[in-house]
Amino acid sequence: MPKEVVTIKDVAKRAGVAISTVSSVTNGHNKHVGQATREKVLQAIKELDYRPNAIARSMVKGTSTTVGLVLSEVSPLFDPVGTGVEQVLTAEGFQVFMAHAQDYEDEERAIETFRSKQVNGFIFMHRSRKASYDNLQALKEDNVPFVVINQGLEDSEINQVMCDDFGAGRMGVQHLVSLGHTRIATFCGPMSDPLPWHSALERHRGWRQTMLENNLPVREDWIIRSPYSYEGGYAAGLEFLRTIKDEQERPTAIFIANDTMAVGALKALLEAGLRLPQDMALVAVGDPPHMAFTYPGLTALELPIMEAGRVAARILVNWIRKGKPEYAQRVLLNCKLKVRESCGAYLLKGQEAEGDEAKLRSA
Amino acid sequence: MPKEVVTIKDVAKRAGVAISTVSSVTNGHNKHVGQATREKVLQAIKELDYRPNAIARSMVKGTSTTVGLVLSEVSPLFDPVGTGVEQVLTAEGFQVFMAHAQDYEDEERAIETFRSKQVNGFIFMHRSRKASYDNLQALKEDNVPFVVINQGLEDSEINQVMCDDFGAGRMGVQHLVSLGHTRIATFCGPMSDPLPWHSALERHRGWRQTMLENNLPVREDWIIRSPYSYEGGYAAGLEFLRTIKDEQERPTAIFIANDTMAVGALKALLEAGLRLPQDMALVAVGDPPHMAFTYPGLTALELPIMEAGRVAARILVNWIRKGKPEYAQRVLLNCKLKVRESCGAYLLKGQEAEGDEAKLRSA
DNA sequence: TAATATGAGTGAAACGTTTTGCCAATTTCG
DNA sequence: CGAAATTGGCAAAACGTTTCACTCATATTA
Repeated sequence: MPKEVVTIKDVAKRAGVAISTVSSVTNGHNKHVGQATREKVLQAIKELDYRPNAIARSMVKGTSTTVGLVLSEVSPLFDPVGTGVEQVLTAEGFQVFMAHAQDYEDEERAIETFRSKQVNGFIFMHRSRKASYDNLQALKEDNVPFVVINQGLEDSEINQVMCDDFGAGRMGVQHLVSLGHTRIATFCGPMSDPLPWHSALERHRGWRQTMLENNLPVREDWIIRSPYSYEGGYAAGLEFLRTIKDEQERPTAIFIANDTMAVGALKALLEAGLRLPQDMALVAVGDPPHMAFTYPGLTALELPIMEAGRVAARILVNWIRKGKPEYAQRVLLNCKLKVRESCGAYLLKGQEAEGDEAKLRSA
Repeated sequence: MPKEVVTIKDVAKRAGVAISTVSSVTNGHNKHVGQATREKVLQAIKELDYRPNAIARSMVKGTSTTVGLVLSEVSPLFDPVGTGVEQVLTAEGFQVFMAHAQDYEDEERAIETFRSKQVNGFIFMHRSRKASYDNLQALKEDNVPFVVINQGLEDSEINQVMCDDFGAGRMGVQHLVSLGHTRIATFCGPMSDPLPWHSALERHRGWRQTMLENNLPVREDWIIRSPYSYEGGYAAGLEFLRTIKDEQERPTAIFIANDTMAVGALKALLEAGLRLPQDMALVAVGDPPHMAFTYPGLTALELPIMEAGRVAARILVNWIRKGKPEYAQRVLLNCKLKVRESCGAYLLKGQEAEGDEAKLRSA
């Protein structure tokens, strides 16, 4: 029942030519084949529904035009990243193997498997910082091309693409300061436990440094640590509310390091009866579509995450094609401030004014 | 500089045995190799850091232990689906090629490429209904194993895994009815333009049939069509507000066919000053994490989307291993009602009572 | 016209495995 | 003790391509 698999040999026989001639045709080597035979071959290919076996080709060519994309756990970010990566890779003629690796061993297995499948390179995207460093080291030693997204490794020999997390922290605070806020709390992500996340560290550093530069108070009890998640944000919100309950001089704004956290935090604040932006301003770092449609819409530092995927793919392709770059790159992609309602910032822009403006700015 | 690639031949030489002996060892064919030689070989493998070439193996074995996962455009659903698919497939020893196909031609290209790479099968997940039917037909003719997720094709020879969209519609309405609602509007997804989406059709059918069964009015002007997106939901919300502005007997509830739509719609309603659930109840069909953390939390029919990926993968693996199943399967996964705040349903469950309860139930 | 260049097409080696059939040496057993 | 069975190991074929060196015509050039 299974349809016979047709090989180049069948085509050759059908067209009455040599195998090598068929190969020339399928590979577009026009040099050595005349118009007439070419057509005979094409005809035979069509009639037999011949599909060259890429595996066999890979074997003799010693390359697979294949790349491994290794991600850690599920995250809303991965789809845009994966899409960006794949767009470029497909356009360049590569196929992509995908693997979600839960931990170090998982990842090692995935790398082994893909390498035995002769991938030409890897792209990694993890959430925490050091998880895979040994694996990368091994790859480096074997001269396997790879690029790391959003991990902030301190290794100048590794090609990396990152979003400017520090800048996001800085711009977030700066925006709040420009609106007159001086007491700015922050909800930051997992900075140490079990592993420090680069993005959490950097965004927090941005917050802290910008606070200091503006001579604003960095109060440790206004720093709430929490996982990057809806639940985490919600919990952080509750903790925050407890913390400031008895304060005279409450914070007037919160810088939140992650989008899902921000959504969770928003819920906690709203449930407590706070109004935004009048009672509390929120600014968050995160991914676009999500945050525009909360109520109120969240002012955010948007990360060009899909672009990060594209850039990583381009770097990888270059390495594969032209050999190891003399200097490894560390690409930093800037984020963009999207002003929405959660900070009242639009008030300054001359859009619909509301009564609470003055209150907010004098806060 | 590039490290020499070590082959089975090198290992054989190093260990002082034949190639076939090495092969026996790496494949665990204990039959034909003694303890001493086995160890010599293992030793050599370790020393040389030998990694069998899976491409070469594929060639002789005529199989690739590889599966193609073909998705359409980016969607928040794809990450859970992809994760589910990959979990099972990896556990079963397959690797997964991933491709996002924007349109029919894209998809055809992806299929061609993957087939030439000798994948053992395919899993498809698309948003609209008929996009890829011809491609699937071709696969069928060539006896290539494949499974389709969430597309609702009317072809009893195709293995399909779906979430029970009709049931979601039905349960959504039923829930509202049980709370006393009688005037129930609906925001439905793309049911015709440019292509009808199965899920939109089915969820809507669930709504309509359950309305009729309960002798409730099916008013065409209370049916708002909109794309599955935040923007779509927001726009639908605005249109809805315009529509009911002058009505005496307004709807008291809306069944929304999609999660992102629901979030957008929620924003529109809240901006218009409506309170939920007092002024309007909302129930939506969608993915878990998202909807619990809106404010108010959205009561939702949750789709087991990751599980759908797992089930699809299992069916595919079975087909690949044991040959074409005599009867194609059409697996329908049930959804689950998650009661949150947007319908006031918790009031009935004896949780925190609020003053608006009576009002709502008599509506 | 002879020498040479060009064009069309071929045969065979090579890629790195797995598998099969075979052989030799050893063990088992009647 | 001799035949049969078992064990350990090997050589070579096969998988489906690409590539390279080669041949044989025919066309071009001097």
